[in-house]
Amino acid sequence: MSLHEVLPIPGSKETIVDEIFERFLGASRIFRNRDVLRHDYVPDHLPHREEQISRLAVILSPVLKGSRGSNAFIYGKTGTGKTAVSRFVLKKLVQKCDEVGRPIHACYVNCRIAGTAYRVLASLCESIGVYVPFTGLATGEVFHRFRRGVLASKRPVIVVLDEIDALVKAHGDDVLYELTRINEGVAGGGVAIVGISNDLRFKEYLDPKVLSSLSEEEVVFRPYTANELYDILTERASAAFLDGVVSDAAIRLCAALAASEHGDARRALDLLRVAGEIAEREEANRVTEDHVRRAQEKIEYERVVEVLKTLPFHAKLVVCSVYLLEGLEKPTATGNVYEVYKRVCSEVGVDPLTQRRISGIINELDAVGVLNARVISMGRYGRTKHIGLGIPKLYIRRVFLEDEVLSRFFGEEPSPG
DNA sequence: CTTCCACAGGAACCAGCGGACC
DNA sequence: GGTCCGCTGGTTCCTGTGGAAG
Repeated sequence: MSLHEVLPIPGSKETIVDEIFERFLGASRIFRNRDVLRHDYVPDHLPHREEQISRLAVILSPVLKGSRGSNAFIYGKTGTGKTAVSRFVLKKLVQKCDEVGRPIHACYVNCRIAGTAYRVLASLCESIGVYVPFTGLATGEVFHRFRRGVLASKRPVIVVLDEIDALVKAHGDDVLYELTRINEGVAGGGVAIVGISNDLRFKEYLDPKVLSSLSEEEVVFRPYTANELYDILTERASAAFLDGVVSDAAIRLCAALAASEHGDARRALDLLRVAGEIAEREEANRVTEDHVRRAQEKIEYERVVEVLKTLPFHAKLVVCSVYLLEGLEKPTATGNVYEVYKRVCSEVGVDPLTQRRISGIINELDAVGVLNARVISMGRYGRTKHIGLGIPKLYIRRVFLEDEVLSRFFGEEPSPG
């Protein structure tokens, strides 16, 4: 079957599509290389992180002589350069080790993306060249294979566990405990663990035994200041954009906006990239402060839409319930939300979940920022949560109006305010 | 000071699923 | 083909609790 049979495109539309593709393929008036602004890009120079880079390098350098590096713990909020610095040091270390003829295994795993202990271990196995099926085995068996692989390879192994707090909060610290014990009875080589956490209070979740062996060394990443962000952005912008395209004021604004959100470099880079994309789409010649402001709105809106759309069905019903309750100006306690939720369920013809589950869903929605939930005590009148929407009502309306089942709850205009 | 509400949130468990192993 | 595994997304049962009212 030819492409035309699948996609019969009328003449006029075809030329429009062609134009879009041509424009896409043609030389950009804005970007030189937009990949430089993606957050998985690891630049050759990381401004204002020299101290952390050398700390981490010192900690891991014993592997150059074939012995085990220290375990380390890296703390810092999102977008403070933890991941970039670790990957940077890891990359350099692997290069150096190859150079001196003492190859190592370096494994970088993002625990939040991996999701479960099993998948973290599976990707560790993969990075030392041990095959494991993606499901079906006992976790203990996967661990066993990893251990055997480490012992057999005789190379030192460096394991970087990014967003380690996500793993521990969801599945406990068993995996970490097992990993720290892998070195027992191993002469030379062995496993060095670098844990990266966004959560500064993460330690509280750990068993003291794990904690003491894991935090042999600690590196703390302070948030970037607006000026530091400015330096970072300027450096990246010169590689990402064509000369003279981005105004200094636009970069300053990106830095300032991101700095007001705990100095998040990732956020700053996103702002700059999206601002550039907006400018490009409008065929503007320069990226201005106005583009940056609109980029901020766009990023926020898209984040919300993405989260709302991918919510499980009952979580959507809960969001609807809170939305409806806010319209009634009733106190949004868990009990009230549950009452409304049950009515919403009968309206759409599904069985409601238990209140216990809804309580859990409310917490999950709080964690992703769709709702704000705060435990309060009303004394004699019990202990409950105050629940509010964490995102603008307009956004919710817009997204759910497109939903076949839920649109019925968003028929009329919401009351102003 | 005691009582007591309206939940919070932990623990144990279950069903259904896709999949590995022998 | 039977038995094991982990994950997801639930349920049931339970104990814990901040602070206004009495």
